[in-house]
Amino acid sequence: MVGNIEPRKRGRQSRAKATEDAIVEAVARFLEEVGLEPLTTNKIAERAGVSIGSLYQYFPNKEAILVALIRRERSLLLADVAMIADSGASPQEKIERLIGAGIKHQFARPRLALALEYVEQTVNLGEEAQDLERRLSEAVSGIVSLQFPDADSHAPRDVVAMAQALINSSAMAGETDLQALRSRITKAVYGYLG
Amino acid sequence: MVGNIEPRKRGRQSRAKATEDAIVEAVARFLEEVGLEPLTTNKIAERAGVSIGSLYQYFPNKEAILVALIRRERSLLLADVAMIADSGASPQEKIERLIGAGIKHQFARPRLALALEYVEQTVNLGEEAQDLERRLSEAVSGIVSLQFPDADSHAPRDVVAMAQALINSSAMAGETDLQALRSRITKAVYGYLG
Amino acid sequence: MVGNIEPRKRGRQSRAKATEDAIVEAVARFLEEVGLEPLTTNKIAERAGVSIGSLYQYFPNKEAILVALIRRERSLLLADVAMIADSGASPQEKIERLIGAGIKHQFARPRLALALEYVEQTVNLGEEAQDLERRLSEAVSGIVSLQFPDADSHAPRDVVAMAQALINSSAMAGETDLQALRSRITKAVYGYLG
Amino acid sequence: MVGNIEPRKRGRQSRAKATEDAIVEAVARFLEEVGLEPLTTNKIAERAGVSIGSLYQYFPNKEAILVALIRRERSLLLADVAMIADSGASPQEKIERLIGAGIKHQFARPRLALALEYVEQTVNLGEEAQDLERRLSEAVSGIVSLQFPDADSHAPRDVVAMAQALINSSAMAGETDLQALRSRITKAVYGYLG
DNA sequence: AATGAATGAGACTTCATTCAT
DNA sequence: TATGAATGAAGTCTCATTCAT
Repeated sequence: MVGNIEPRKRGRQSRAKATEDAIVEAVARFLEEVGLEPLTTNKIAERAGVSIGSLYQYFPNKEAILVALIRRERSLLLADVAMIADSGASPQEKIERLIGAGIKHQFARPRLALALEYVEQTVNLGEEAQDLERRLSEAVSGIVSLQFPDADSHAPRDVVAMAQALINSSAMAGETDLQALRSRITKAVYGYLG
Repeated sequence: MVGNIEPRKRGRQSRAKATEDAIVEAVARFLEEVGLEPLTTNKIAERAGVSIGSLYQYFPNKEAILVALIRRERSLLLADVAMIADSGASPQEKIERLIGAGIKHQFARPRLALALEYVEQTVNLGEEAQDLERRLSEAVSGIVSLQFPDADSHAPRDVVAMAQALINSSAMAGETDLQALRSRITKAVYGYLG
Repeated sequence: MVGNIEPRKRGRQSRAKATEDAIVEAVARFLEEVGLEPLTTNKIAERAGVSIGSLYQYFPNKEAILVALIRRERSLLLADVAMIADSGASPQEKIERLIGAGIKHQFARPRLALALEYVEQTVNLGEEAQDLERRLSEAVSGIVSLQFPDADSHAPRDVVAMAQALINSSAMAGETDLQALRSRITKAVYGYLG
Repeated sequence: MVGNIEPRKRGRQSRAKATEDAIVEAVARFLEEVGLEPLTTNKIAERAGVSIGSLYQYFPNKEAILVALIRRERSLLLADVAMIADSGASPQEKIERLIGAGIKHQFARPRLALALEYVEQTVNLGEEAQDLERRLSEAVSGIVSLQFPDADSHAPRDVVAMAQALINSSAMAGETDLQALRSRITKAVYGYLG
């Protein structure tokens, strides 16, 4: 998997944007329902209700579609996190909301989140997605250091990794009690940071 | 990838066992050095110093080789964990040693550990590997409940997930200070459990 | 590549003619700068500043565009040749001018000339282009037989082939001294005919 | 068309060599009977009586097969030319034999020769084929300069181009009288050189 | 048992052409 | 009449697996 990654048509028309979205969403559903390995461009096109030729008019290759999906998911999460960071809430309140945002995001489509976690390591993310990643991690760092200014430098990364792992394992085990999950994560995070 | 999963030759002949091991180890090295996606049976055979025909005399298909590798890795970890569980150490001491075992295991070949984490979700593990998984989780549960008898029922799974996540993210970030890592994990685990 | 070959609009409307010319010239430039293999109808349209839909309103298929280009080039050459034939010059003078016309024509756009040489063999030329070819070869035959009435019947074809080959190989080798080339061709032609 | 060009298996077994030859000869026949544009790797494999997979075990891509064919044809010609150069014949005799070799070679499979002429310009020939080309042109230069030490520096290239063009145009026109062709070429060559 | 040449389904991708707007 | 999004047949190439030796 190498090569160009940028979408081919910058959404000039809303129709084009709709098709692009349909393709990305088709991949999301496929990853949720089937998995990464059986994902083929022909199946993506079929699910998106688009011909294979159209698909390649919007994306230069399979990898680029996955990157677009990652970008979409990261943007959604970043929007929530940024809003939390910019809110007037107390540091502690911000951390709690951050945990909530993580749960909401990963629990919405747990199998998708899991699949993308692997894809992110495999794929060349490209400028834009890497930038999202960076901004996300900066936002988290900012929030953590408000409440725990003396925390270990690894703390933000550790906290994110832990929370992700707990949410994943919970979601995969089929849990549904999000309040219980939230309180376990909170305990772990404060235990680690405090 | 479906179908039979058991190695074809279970003979005690050491020659056969050596070849089987060579094949499994070839996969391990390939996953470490290159990755999952470019892994092909022909490359495995080449690395193992075996013809592709021979490879298929030892394993019925590609998946079976991956499962054998998972089994090998799990067995190694289980041996350590069982020894800890059966030792006369104090509950607290056991937990600390458990963390140490996890670090040792995952840090020995971090990229391999990461790749297998994904493979385990993708692949049909088969009787034997699932059994190892079960025994591993029981051993951990046993140790945790010694020290924290009232812990949440999700606690053992959560603790394992957290520790794995912290080790992974540390290893992937290229950290080398294992003592520092150990103390961060300990804080997180006790914070969560305590 | 089969089927209809005539341009679709033969109207005298200058707008239409201008578009048609733009398309044909776009192909010429592409063949010169890039080559035959990467030539696609979409790239032609883009270079011509025309939508792909419009392109297909002027030409029924890709082949027809190439044929139109061949026709254009042949017409240009034929005009020169006819003028030479109809001039009052001496037979020898006519032959010399013929060589000059060949050099001028092929050296103007050598890579284009070379590419079209191949295309002419590949493509169904159609009535009109075949007719041009015929008139061209008749004109050359006429001129040759003035000076060498007893020449071999293959002579005109041979002379054209030789001259083309010498010009091509010279142009492709990057020569720029057209006088030197002209005298080599003259020697070859008279050597052959004399 | 880019990338590796070397055959994948250096003829260890004679069976392997036979398969490689079958593939190359299949391309030769296809070029003669059908042409370059409709040439596909699947059709090559079919004609060679080999699966598409096998074809790609012998050659890394389509281009490499064409290069192998060029190499084969060039080697055959070079062998003849080298033998002439090394013979004890008189300079004039050598030139005549050279013309004979060219006719024999190009007339044996005229459509193939023509197709390869185009392919040679399109394709990355690679070390070995370029080397053959070089040795061929040196051998011809050597022979020409024996008889005409003061000839123009372009003479050898021009002579080859002329002879090729005359043979081609003759063969394509369906001539069969090789003696007549030979004498026309001889006249042209000596006319040019003398 | 071992070898490695052979197989062929199927993946990714291109591009001439059509058609709704 | 112009546009350009959409189409899908077909091409190149890979790789898990089989089989003749």
